[in-house]
Amino acid sequence: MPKFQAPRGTRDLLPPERSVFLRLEEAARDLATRYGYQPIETPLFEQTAVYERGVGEVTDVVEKELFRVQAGRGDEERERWALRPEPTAGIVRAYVQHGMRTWAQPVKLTLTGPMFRYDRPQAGRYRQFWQFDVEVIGDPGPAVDAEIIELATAFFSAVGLSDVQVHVNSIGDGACRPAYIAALRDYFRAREAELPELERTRLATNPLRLLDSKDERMAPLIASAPTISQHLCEACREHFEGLLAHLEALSIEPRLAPTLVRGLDYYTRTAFEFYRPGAEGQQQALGGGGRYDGLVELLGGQPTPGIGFGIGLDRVALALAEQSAALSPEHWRPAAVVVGADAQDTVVRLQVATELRGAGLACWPDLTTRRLGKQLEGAGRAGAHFAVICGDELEEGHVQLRDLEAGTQRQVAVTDLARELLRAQAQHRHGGDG
RNA sequence: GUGGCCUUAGCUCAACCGGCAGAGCAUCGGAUUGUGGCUCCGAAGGUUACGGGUUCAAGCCCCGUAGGCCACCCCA
Repeated sequence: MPKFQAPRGTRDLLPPERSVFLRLEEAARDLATRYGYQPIETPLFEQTAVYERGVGEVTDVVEKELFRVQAGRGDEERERWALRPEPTAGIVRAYVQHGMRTWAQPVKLTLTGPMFRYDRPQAGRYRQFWQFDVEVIGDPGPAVDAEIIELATAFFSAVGLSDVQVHVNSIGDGACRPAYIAALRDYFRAREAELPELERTRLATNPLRLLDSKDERMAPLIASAPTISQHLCEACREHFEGLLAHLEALSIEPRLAPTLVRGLDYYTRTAFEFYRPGAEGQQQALGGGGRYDGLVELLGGQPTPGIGFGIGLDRVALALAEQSAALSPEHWRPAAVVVGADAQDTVVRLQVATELRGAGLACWPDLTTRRLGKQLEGAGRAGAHFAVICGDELEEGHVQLRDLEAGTQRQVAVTDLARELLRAQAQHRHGGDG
């Protein structure tokens, strides 16, 4: 075992896997741009209070998973920060700080980057993980709720996960949720004797969580528990029906999930999560999001509605690997590798390769001083289409152009080399793509 | 934060009852001093995760720590 390892719950993204991530990020950027979302980046850490206030002080994310950092010279200067456990609170903080309410509304933003939670690591669960995030601030919906869900499904199919299903629910708002929670509490209190120990303590702290329980003994109790849909106020009910109508118009068939609740306090009304059929465990959500109509105000802004989602790129990559890589990372292949007959003469190789790159070609020189056979072996292994062999004929202005795939070779004037390679590259593309 | 299983070369794994730490793949070199893929030969690669204990002797037994996986919890 090496002396130093990546910290617990983190990992290195090595070349093949890193390119999968880059392609996911590229797909995310393309989609978000086409849908009219502007890229934003916020600091990787915020004042702890931003999360305590925004995410909620009694949520697990803040209570036990916050990655706290402290820095500063003296005790007085020392500040309390936390690495971002999710992107929304920071983005909303930026919205308020920079007066984005004076921008054209709604403000549509996207961010892709690492998030941090100090949780016990497990497969698909890391202390540093990547999210593709999208937020719309200033539109009360419900049409935009449907649009954003459609955007997420478009992302999943764009990267090769065609069977992802969205689970939706409405969790009400300040007008109706309190009454529902009270009804739920009453229901479970009346059956407290039947509750497992853990669930009994939950009943006191957060009754909504009982609906999430995977304890088998809870299943029948949950099945006959009052549902939020029966308790939605008129405004929330209309909003939810509006969402469903818009989804139907987009041919998206959501799975209604009356027990879906979210772990962060800021959510109101629309809540949704994405799963693949057969992988619907709690730790297997590919993404999730919802509406947060009270958050901007909580963070010191004017009352402003908002909605967004986050997609876990680590889990998407995992899912892709499981279905044997629709996104198998295409290796970067050079058009040519420049090799030399004189093992010691790295000067000409570097010169020739630099000229070819100047002409726009993807190529590199073999700069080792190993013999020609080894250099060619390396070129072949790198997947190069051609090897440019620099030898004695260079004195007459020629090199050998070897087609590594065909095993053929011919002499070419150095002055024609770039043109020849570019033409071959273009032909190869057309032939290869068909 | 709680519990279970696990950790030997870069990777996948051997090593009898406690008795010289090994193989395949990968890497590098040679056969081939100007021609890749195949083949053959060779080299390098280890504080057996780390620290302690028991023993004549520990990869193996005991204790602790770190890390991994799984379940709980929770989210992405």
